[in-house]
Amino acid sequence: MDTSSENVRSQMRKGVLEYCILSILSNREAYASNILEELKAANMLVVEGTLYPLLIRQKNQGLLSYRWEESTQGPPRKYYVITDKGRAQLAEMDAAWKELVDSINALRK
Amino acid sequence: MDTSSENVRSQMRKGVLEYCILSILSNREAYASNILEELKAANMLVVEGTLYPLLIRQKNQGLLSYRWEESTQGPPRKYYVITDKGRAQLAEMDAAWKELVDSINALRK
DNA sequence: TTTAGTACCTTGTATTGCAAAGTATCAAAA
DNA sequence: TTTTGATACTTTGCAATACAAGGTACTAAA
Repeated sequence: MDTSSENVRSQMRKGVLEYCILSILSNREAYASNILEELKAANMLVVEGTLYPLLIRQKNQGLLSYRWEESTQGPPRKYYVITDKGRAQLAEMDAAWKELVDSINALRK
Repeated sequence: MDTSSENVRSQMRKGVLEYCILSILSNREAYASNILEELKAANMLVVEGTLYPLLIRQKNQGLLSYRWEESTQGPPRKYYVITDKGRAQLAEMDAAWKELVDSINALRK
């Protein structure tokens, strides 16, 4: 995949990453590496430097909380959990996403 | 619609606006007000201050060209036309959009 | 000449994604 | 004990973009 093509995809990812994070955490709690794996599996490549600040932002907005958990394989992990407010926001984002898809379909027909 | 909800939508629009513009211009040439109308009809509200710089960027990238046309109702209008390079980019964006929709569907199931 | 309508453009700001580098913890190897 | 490698979390600087707000300019009608 060439650079300009990757740039197109990168631009489109903007604005939906928060949606993806909340979606992943709505199924189960997870720490950063888990989230990166799920995003990768869904072809939504994201780097650490993007994910960590995003998690912190969402936590500061009250959409997520976290707890520390010891690991046998290295330093402790920060497991994120979606809050009630986060679930409400996720519902909002589901609606926004559906509307966006409808809008694009309307324009693209 | 409250402010936070509008913000969610605004964030999601990021990265797809260029796609929308190329899509609109792939059907017919248009000047800014035409484009704003079509975006509004598709529920993709955008303001002038967003659209004009975007058109200039796409023109500088060779995706669009334009011609001036006199109007009987005011100052001359800048009609934008999609170029071959713009159509190639649009095809790229169609693919990127489909992949993004697939990715979200995979995460959201 | 002034006013209203239309059209295009610019400036300043906030947000966001990313590359790159930094800090910290743990366990196994030297 | 010290060093090394793997893992995990954080920060900094930069570029791109959407928007609010304000500005410039042309035309026709009052």
